[in-house]
Amino acid sequence: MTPPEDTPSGQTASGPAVLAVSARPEVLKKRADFLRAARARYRPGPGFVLQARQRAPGEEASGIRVGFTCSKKVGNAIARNRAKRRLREIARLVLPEAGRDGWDYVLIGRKNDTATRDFAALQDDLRTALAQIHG
RNA sequence: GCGGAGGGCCGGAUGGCCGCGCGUCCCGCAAGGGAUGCGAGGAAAGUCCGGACUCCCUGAAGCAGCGGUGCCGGGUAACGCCCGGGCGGGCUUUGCCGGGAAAACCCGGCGGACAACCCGACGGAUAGCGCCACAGAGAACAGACUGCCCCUGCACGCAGGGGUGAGGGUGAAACGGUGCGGUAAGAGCGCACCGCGCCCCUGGCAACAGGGGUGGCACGGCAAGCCCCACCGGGAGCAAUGCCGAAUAGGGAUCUCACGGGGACUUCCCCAGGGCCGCUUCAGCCCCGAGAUCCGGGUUGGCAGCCAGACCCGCCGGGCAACCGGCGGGCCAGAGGAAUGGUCAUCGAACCGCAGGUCACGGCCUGCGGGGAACAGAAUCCGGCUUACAGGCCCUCCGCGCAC
RNA sequence: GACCCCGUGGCUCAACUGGAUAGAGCAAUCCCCUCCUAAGGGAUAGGUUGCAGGUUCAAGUCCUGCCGGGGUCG
Repeated sequence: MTPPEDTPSGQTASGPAVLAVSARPEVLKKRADFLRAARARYRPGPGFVLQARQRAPGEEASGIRVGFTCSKKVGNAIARNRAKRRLREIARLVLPEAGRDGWDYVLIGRKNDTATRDFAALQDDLRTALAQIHG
């Protein structure tokens, strides 16, 4: 049923560059990475806030890295988890196609909008926000 | 059927597509890939109790101290939890007295009965200490402001002496309560009922209950004030702790206390002294080392702890019950910047609107449309408690009515 | 996650061993003084003592449960 051209396993290694980009984005875990991203580029959107930076030379050069932040302002643990999961999902769907190699991204949840905004709109938000933050 | 009360269970469903974590199996040298199974809660929450499990402290006994618990019996690994019982209170009903009202009835005091059910930090106030403001004469070995009664005196309304503690007033509380008798006035002064203390008998494992006798009231409240009695408890906590790897070091400086006597071959023994639990006693261990302070080095990371257990389900047996025992079956989250999801479709409870029907007017029934699920997310694990929670289902008990 | 502490007007603090009107300073409002302002003087208002129960005759104080805020530990 799925079109044969985008088989995810990249049968017989059609190109090494494709493999590097389509690999799953690494998750940011260190506090220092979050702080560096916050000091770089910043773009608020209707469902979330996007922060991004291009990694400096000396750090790991290839791969997309992404982190998620939902503070207590978002709500209780249920609301925070739900917001984080939706952010993770749009990152998984959008970043391999629209993200840039060698960049770090941080998605920050909003109080009610992240959990309730239409899912397709949320994906479009990320695409336009990425386009603007790169330029 | 109507009314009242208590308890238990569940707490959105199905499917498609795309994902995440862990286990097992297969393929692969490896990176990785494939298949398959499982994957949040009744509270996962608050962190309020109790344990398991680790590390720390020389052990035991006693004492002291600190903290906790508190009717009795049982359950349990344990508990401040649970079950059963007792007692007290509530709810309900009723008698007497006083007050209000035309009456039904209402309020206050004293007493009796009381189904289910609800509430109770429910040991001790004659072990001791302390406190009880204001008001009031008097607030805890009683005492006497106004009164009441008797006697004496006289300038006839007061003074003095005595009796009394019933009435008034104050207060949260006034040294048994209510009623009758009694008296100069009164009073447990006498009597009945109730309360209280002491003694005896009966029932009960016990808390306690019932009965009889006796006293004539001597015993106010507060222990969620100190305290007494009984019982329990060492301290810290999985960010505990252990291992691996990396790095650094097997440190340095200063100060203090000890290095005693005898035998012997320096190793050993004896004596004395010192040290090790808050104290004492006993035992043990240590004394060519010990202790204190400061400086220097490290704290990114991996693994274990970390999921088979006071576990879950069914049947049988014991017990009023909590619960216990036996047999059979099952495997039921293990993340770690933290997985357990995202999205779509169908169905859908509460609730809202409209129309119709019915009516003892509060509602109920039917149809159509809208609507789209409460509180809430494991973090070492169990047993409880507490708190939050839309709605639904089931069971039990009591009273009344109807039928049999 | 585990453990610990705190909570009184807008702010900073009091209130003894439970005892009756919860007090003081700053800030606020009004008035006086001054040509005006500041300073000074006078007056006024402002409090469910974080919330809810309980013990007691009586609770800011004692006890229990919630709520909110802060801190420590690798």
